[in-house]
Amino acid sequence: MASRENPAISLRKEPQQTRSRHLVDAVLEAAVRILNDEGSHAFTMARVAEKAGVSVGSLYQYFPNKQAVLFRLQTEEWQQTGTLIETALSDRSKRPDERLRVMIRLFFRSECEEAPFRRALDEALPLYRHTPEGEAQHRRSKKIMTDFIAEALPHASPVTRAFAADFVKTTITALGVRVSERPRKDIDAFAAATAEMLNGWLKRQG
Amino acid sequence: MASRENPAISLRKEPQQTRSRHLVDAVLEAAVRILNDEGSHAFTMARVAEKAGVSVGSLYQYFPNKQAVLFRLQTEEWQQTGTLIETALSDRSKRPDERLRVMIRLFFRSECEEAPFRRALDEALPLYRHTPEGEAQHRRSKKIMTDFIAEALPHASPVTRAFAADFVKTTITALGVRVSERPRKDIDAFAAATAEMLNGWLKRQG
Amino acid sequence: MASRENPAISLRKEPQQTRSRHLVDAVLEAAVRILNDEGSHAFTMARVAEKAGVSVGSLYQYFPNKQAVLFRLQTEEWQQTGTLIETALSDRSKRPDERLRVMIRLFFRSECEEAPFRRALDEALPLYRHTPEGEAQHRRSKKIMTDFIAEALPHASPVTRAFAADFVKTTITALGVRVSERPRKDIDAFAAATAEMLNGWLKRQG
Amino acid sequence: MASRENPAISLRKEPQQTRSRHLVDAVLEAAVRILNDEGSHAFTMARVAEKAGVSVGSLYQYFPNKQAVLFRLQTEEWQQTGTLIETALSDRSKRPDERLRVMIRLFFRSECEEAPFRRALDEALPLYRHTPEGEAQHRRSKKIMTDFIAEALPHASPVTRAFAADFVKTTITALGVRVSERPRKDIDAFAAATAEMLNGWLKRQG
DNA sequence: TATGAATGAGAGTTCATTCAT
DNA sequence: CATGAATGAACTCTCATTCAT
Repeated sequence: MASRENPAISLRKEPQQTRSRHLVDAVLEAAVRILNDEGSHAFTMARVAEKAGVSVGSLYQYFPNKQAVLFRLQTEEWQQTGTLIETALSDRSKRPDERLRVMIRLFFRSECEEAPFRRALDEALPLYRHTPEGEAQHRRSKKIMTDFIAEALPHASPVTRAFAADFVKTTITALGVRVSERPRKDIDAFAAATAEMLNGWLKRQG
Repeated sequence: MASRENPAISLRKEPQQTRSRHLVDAVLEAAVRILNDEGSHAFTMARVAEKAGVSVGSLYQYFPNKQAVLFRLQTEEWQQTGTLIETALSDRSKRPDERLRVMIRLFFRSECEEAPFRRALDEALPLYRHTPEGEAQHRRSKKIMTDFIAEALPHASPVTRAFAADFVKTTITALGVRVSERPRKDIDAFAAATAEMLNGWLKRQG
Repeated sequence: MASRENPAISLRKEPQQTRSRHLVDAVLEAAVRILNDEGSHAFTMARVAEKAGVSVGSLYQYFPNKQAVLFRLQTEEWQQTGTLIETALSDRSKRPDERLRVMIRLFFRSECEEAPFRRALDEALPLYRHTPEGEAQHRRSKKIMTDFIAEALPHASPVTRAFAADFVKTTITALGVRVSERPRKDIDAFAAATAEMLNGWLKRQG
Repeated sequence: MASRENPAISLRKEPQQTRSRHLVDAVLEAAVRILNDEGSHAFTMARVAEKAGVSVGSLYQYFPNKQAVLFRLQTEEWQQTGTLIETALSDRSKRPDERLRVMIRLFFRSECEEAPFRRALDEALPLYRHTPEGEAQHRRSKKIMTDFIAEALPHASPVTRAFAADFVKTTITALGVRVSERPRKDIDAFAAATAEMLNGWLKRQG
């Protein structure tokens, strides 16, 4: 739906046919593998095409430029992570502090898996920060957190809640990136500590 | 002194003479200004040389390659920030929680000033993460934090202390980066919240 | 009929069926519109096919290559202009100088309308200057002019006549191109001046 | 002097040193030879660099882009031709009609020598038609012709003179291009005819 | 030692043309 | 016959690095 508004970054054509979808998938998979295995400096269109087993021309048939490939990777990751967070935080069968704990653990683990290409993605991020898709994702995650805070701090003022939502999200995101660059074994301990720390802080805001 | 172990990144020659030091300073200053004013994509050796008022040849006389310039920038910044943190955290005239509060505020502000070239530096970071200078800096900041935690958590076990030091440092660092990418006006509020959050968490570890 | 001699440029198959003719027409029309509206750099086979509402494959079924499309455009234009000139110059109800005047005015106006794709056509012109169709057109226009000169200079020697025909044609053609690149409002004045100049010169040759 | 106003087309650096001038000369000479011998489609930066015996990088050190090379060629040619015309037309020791005759002969011959790369130059012309250098050249040639017409038509009104200058210049230029694409042997005859034709026309304007 | 001209590998991107479906 | 996805050679331009002067 955004192809009109942002042709410079969205897909060139929607791959509805099977073959096309395979190509796009192959490209994205190749892109991930290159980012993981060879680093962001090896992420060239020629290398992506080669690794995906397609020609450069085909690559450009579906992605208008290099940023678009990274953009697609980012978008897919945003959607996955967004869903993950939403599911964890809106599970009304648990108390808010427990939900936050679960969410943080899942999020940190998810971040770990994406760590290798995080950097490359971040380099390209300024380019699509202000795209419709980027804005949509931003609004979505903001709403999820705002709703959660409303439940966690039912008696707090709107200003307090707004700040808390912002702060909690920022803290989790920031630590997620950091934790993903560390040894895997530390992750769950860090997740637990982060949850404990944030839950403690939240309690004092309430 | 590290030139043997890592000739690819350390200075080609120690500039002991006045002229050489001037040159190195001019280069670093130019590098900072380019990163700040023109962005990392403008950070080319030719541009740095030009802005520093030296020839490309001279640039290469003191920096073996482009990464080395970024490396020097990083190192200098590490030292400044390290000193800042050390000063704030070891001020025995204040209670630990107050020291942490001050240190976080100073650190966040410092991070803000360096935000523009943070990204460029980070891109080059993997290249010198495991250099002697990098390790030295790492040990230094670790010790500062460990000493601080020893004072903040006098009764905790060594394992708890070690984890706390790691966690507190990671949290502050991670949030520092994030905060530096946000509007300036939020900074002190975030610093206060971060300090409050960490102090609360530390209290519960004690 | 020319497909043997110059298979690289003539039509791949004579489109005798209605459908085929429609396709060829659609392609040529699209080509003209692209050249006019988007400029010669937008004249790609993909764009032509798209604008013509046919597939690239179909395009290549009737035109062996890109030059062939331009060739057809040129040919069609030659025929139109040739007819125009012939009609104007062979109108025995008027004196030769009046015929020339009329012909030049019509020709300049016609050139103006084709100005936009003149350049693109000219780029491809060397490729088909020596094709049968090109030669045929050349002979045709030569004959028209020769006949006209025979009437305008009834007492001149064959050599004089031949040179005059060549010179008059060259002058008109050359000025036509130039005039078509100028503001429209100048055209008729230039046409009048050109006619006056050539009629004066012709009179002196007689 | 135009390097500030139009950095996209003028020389990147003024080649004051001997070596640099040699390089620029070698490039321009290579460019001419390619245009002459291999046609405009062979005019690629790589080919130019190769033929000039320099690297692509060096080429781009002196010419910011491909157009700039063509621009330089055009400029040099403009200057030569401009001087030629000026000299011929302002020679007060001859009558105007004789001067025009001489000038046209010289101009046609000169055009012949440049014919091969005329096309390539013309293709790039739109790109620098409105550059300072282009405008300057245009003003210069306009003035030369205006001055000449003032002498040739001393009693004519300013409007008549202005039109005459425009028309004469257009006719000569247009025919020059056309003539340069024809067999060499025709040139002088065409020059004589053109001069005769224009002198006749001018006499009638006076 | 200082200079900056020269290098050239390599990047992103386009587009005429083919051919499996 | 029609399609349009796939191809890949070719193009312009950049920039880290070297080396003759």
